[in-house]
Amino acid sequence: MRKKSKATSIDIAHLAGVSQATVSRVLRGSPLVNAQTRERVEAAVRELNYKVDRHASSLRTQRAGTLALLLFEDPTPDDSHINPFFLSMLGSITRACARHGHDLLVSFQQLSDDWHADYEDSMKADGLILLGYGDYLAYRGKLETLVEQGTRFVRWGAVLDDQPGVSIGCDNLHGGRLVGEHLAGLGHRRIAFLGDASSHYPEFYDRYRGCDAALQAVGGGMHPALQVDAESSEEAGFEAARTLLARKVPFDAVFAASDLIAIGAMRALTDHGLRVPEDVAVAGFDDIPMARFAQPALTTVYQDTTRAGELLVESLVRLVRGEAAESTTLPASLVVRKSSGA
Amino acid sequence: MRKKSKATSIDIAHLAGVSQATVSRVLRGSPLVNAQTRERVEAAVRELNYKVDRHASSLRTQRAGTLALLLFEDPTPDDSHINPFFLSMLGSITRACARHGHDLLVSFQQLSDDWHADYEDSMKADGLILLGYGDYLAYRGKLETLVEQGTRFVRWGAVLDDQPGVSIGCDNLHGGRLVGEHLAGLGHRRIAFLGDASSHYPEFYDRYRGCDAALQAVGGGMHPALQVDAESSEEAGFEAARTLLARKVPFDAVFAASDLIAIGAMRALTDHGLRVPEDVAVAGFDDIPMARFAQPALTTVYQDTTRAGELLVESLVRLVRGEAAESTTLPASLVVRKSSGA
DNA sequence: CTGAAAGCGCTTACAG
DNA sequence: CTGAAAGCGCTTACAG
Repeated sequence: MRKKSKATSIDIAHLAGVSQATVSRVLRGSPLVNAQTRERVEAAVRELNYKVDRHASSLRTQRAGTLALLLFEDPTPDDSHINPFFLSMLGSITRACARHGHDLLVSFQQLSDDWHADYEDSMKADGLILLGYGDYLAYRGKLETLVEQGTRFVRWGAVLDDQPGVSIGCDNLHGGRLVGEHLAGLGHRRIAFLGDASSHYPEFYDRYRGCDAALQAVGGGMHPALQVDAESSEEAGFEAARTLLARKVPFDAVFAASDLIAIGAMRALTDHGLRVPEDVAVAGFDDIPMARFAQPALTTVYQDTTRAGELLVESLVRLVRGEAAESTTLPASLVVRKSSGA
Repeated sequence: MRKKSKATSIDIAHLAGVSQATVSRVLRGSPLVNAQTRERVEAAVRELNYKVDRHASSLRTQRAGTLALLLFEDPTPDDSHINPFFLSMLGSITRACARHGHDLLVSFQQLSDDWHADYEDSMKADGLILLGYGDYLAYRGKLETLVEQGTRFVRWGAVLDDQPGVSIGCDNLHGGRLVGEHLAGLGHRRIAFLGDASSHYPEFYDRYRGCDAALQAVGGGMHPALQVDAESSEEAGFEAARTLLARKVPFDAVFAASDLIAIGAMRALTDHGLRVPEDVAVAGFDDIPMARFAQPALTTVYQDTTRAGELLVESLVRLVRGEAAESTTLPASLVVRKSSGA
């Protein structure tokens, strides 16, 4: 099927009996145009179902009207499984983009990819939204390159003092503290932590330190023998819990750095004959949709993804306009469910 | 921060000592270029970190190199909740696009929106991928408009005989039959169906009819008094199950048209004092990630989203190139878990 | 194999 | 308030 060739602004000009320049003025909303002229042009636009050609417009204005969302994961996960937390971020970012009148390009990247290059340099997007956990130290250098090149970007992640660029993140320290206080309040003192707890993973590390602070307040603290590294996946959580059990160091609660880790860990604990929460209390982080349906329902920390998406887009749009934008930390709140035994 | 102006093909031409046309030839992979010339140009490209301007290129070639994914939902759901099944489709479509060298624009639309207009007409995308359930009869007209206008599109959904355009869908009839056979094999004869069962929702209707066929094979059939409409959401499933219970018509199993409906329904059944699967067997459809974690784990039908995404993209790319593409039905397979009591 | 030139469809300073 | 014209950065037929 051959489609009939699209109408151009010249066709509209002919039909409305004005110059092509005037058509363009009307479509750009210029205030210079006479009201009656405007109406004639608008009628012609409707009649021919005309739409401004995006490429011609962008080539001329040097604005793409598009933002790119780069979701990176490292190492490569199973093809179909994206962290559900990021999927809900994706949802809110998509909606926020629509509200701000921008289109959204979505791409999955490996942390190892040359992702700074493609989108802005080829003018496909006016700015980049970076989403994904990974070794922070490994990609900090990339962020610096982006800043050097003048690329406009915002990222979801920990807000650190010497951060290159703009970050929007959750108050992981406070979130961790809420979990620590909650578990400590239930009498737990030996809290295991499943997830990396180093400056390579600042989000997880803050959650760890927040929990530690809560325990210190009651005369305790986190115990290194009760910490096991894990990336954010169910499999990693399952393995981490098994590693923990194999150490035979007693613990009465598990704080998983993410819900996915928590869900995997609960499976390992149950397999091992432990009851949650009777024998071990468990808490996660993120409040992904699955958390409510976990068995038992998972106590976790909620992050406002709708607000986060809105802030990411808003900040990026501001940067694109040449305005300043600041890193922001969003509040975290505790969601108590059965897994912690409260 | 002001970024230094981007290199253009003219800068590369100067640096490599060739004409701008030759630079373009090299970047388009033209076979006409001398090997040494090619190398000099490529060196210059690397040195200046040059990227072809997408808008200039697309304006000239009339090709966007971009596909648009329109995810529509009707009526408007809660801001953050997209059907997890579509999210996993989104994941596989994104990866498939990358494999095919296309960018992907993502947008959420209301079924009522004028979604056919925007993307292709403004040249933002070469073709459309349509994803979403909704009243089929209500948007069939839109599909016809798309065909008339020569818009290239593929959609995820039931493959019907007189379908406008290309569809990729799951074998819902067979999927429903698998569920019916499974439940019938467990001795159930009074199977309630939660979800619309009319030509407005062909996917759901096929699942219903497949189940009916399985029951007919053992001398039974679906009972209209045991069917309750529900859109695909947990809330709708909860309400539908309550409506069903209120009818006081006996049933021994529930086949929910989607996992989300099944999860909501199980909550209503449990609230009502019924045990799943001891008192009522439950099965869903989709095998969303949550299904494994539902309480009890949900028996359901798996659809291969990775393959579906690949096929959608592949078919659309074919249409964009002016080649033919055919509608395809993908196999469905039963995933037995605890909720059916097998 | 390479270069000069036209043109894709807009936007916007310039002139009136 | 409106029009004529230049130019955004490419691609590709045409000529050599």
